Amino acid sequence: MSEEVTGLTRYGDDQSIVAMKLNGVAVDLAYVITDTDQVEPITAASPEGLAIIRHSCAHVTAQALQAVFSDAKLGIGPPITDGFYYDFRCQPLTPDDLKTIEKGMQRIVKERQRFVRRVSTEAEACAQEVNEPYKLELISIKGNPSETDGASVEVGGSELTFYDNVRRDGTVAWSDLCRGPHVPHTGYLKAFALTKTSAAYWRGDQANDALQRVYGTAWATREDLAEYQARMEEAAKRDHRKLGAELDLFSFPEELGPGLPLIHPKGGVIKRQMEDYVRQAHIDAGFLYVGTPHISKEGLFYTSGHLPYYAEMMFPAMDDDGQNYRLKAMNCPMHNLIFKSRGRSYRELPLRFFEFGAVYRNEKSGVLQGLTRVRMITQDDSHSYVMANQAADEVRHLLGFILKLLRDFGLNDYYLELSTRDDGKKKDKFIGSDADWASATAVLEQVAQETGLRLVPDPGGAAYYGPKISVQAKDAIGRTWQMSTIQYDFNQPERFQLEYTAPDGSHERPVMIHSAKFGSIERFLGVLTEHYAGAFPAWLAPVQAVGIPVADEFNTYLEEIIEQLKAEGIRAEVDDSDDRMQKKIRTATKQKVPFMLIAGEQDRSVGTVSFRFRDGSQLNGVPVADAIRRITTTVRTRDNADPTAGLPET
RNA sequence: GCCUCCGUAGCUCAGCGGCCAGAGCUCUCGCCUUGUAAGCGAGCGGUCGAGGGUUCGACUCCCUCCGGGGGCUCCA
Repeated sequence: MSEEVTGLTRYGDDQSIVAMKLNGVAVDLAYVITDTDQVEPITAASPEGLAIIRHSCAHVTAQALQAVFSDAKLGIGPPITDGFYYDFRCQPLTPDDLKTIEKGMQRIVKERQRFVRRVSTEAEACAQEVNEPYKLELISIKGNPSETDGASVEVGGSELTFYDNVRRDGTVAWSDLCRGPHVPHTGYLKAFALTKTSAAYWRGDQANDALQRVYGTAWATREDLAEYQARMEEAAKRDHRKLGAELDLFSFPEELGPGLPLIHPKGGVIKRQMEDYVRQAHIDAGFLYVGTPHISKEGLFYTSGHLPYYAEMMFPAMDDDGQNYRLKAMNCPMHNLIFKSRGRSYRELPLRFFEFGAVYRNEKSGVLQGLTRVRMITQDDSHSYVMANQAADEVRHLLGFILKLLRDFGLNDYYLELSTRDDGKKKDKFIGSDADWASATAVLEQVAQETGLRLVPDPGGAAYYGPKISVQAKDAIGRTWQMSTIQYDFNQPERFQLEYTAPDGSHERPVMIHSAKFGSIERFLGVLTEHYAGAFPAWLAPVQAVGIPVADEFNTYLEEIIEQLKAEGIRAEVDDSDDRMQKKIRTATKQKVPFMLIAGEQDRSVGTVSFRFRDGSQLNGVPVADAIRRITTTVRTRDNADPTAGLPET
């Protein structure tokens, strides 16, 4: 492997990659030279190494695609999580096309084409890319590519560079404008696959050309690739839309309309557990339970400022004899009216309102997705009205509340995001003074940092009325979902002229803290379904225990046991269908019922049951009282156990 | 909203320019009663997503719309 490049070759100023061997020390990918001239090995399995492999794969994909479709124009090809993509302007690609391109990639890998860096002048570069309009555009924006649109991968360095793919006979097979770095030669690309095609806009802007995006995955070893593919299969099995139908939790009938789910009785059990939990938790935490209508005169949303800022998101107005009404897309304006309904004293603050508010958002059809992106959202929505000097404590209190809730529901993989105003071009999307934004952001940032959790900045992601902390939780497919949020709002109290009387008799304006703990009951239910792969912990399971008689004559024996469980508040039933015992076990297992109690003559004669779990393990001859105690204890302690343990194979 | 792929029974899927469109599961009824993942039989169920076109003839080919999957963009 080291025959072609042995020395230390320094490329450029910030991306110094050399190949394989230095002073006889072998590593599996490359070295990078740091600012201090230290030489550090990059291994193929490291994040940097994988990015280099993936980006190199993107080049190989482009070379292979242009070999098939010679008129395809190149966009950009950056590495991404688990892989890479490359954008092209060309005809739509079929799965067969991808196979053909993959074969071409294998050929290029076999040729062991070297990646050779070549510094270019702008004039030379333009001459070379005369047939590549997007590359010409990149050359013209050299020096200030946006970090968010991926263009920096191609032209982000201080010099304009090309990477030539050079065959062993010295001829150049292909060439691409690129910042680098790359692997020494294509033979280092050992484990990759093209996964899907999609469409994307040039530089992420709808106003630009629509390009074909080819996605691929690439890894250091074939084993890593196989593991990734297995993970994707497991993720597909966990898809909440599939499990929702299989477990009879919820459905999306066409007659209702897109993004409008029906929660079935079994899904309703989980929903109710969530609601009961969060209602009681709010009451315990000093919140006052309130209720508000689903529609309102339109003017309310102009007062709040949601119109016109959120007009696109709200359903069109309903005209009632010249008076426009709107379905609400948020609850805060109505809570503000409750605050305003009488004079408020500083003694009442923090004043906290909470409700399950159903809000309606006219999401664009293309963004809807199962329960995780719907058009009616049930928010566990709260608003805390506080004095400015109470704000930090209130945010701390809310964040602690949220993190406990997530842990109680078994979600442990999450991080915080701090969404702030974008001080750049989109500044007009936000209202309020610079000073207010700065102090509000400082409060949130400080409290977020106190948690010690990873805090990711999200400039431009704030609500128009103030910054927010959101908790991002990961689902089984690795998507991160925005769930709980805490938003700091100094604008709506102003717009609604909210006031309280201070100790000295003056009228002061409160600060308002918006917060949703689950965020959306629907989305949280979807994410929970995937998190547990449908095998909900016993305290959430729609059916917690099933009695399975070996034959009909033991129905009565099991019914007595099940009645005792019901008396303890357990959701339990006897399967008294005409099916065989084996079929009943299969059914209960597929329905992911946590506990099965099986009994025949052997058990009845001595007052025991077979105690079977959904993972197939079981305890025989368990005294009835012990079985009941074990079930009630597990349910009452809200034991979440390991969500991945004991999943049935089929 | 945009790009792309898809749409046959409640679910998973066969099928073909030409007789009354099939299977398994589910559901209903009947029979059977067996100790750890599918007992047997019968029945119900589809203007093949909708509309239009091509054709002697369309579930099959073409167009439009609706719905869904995957992305882009956006968001709880």
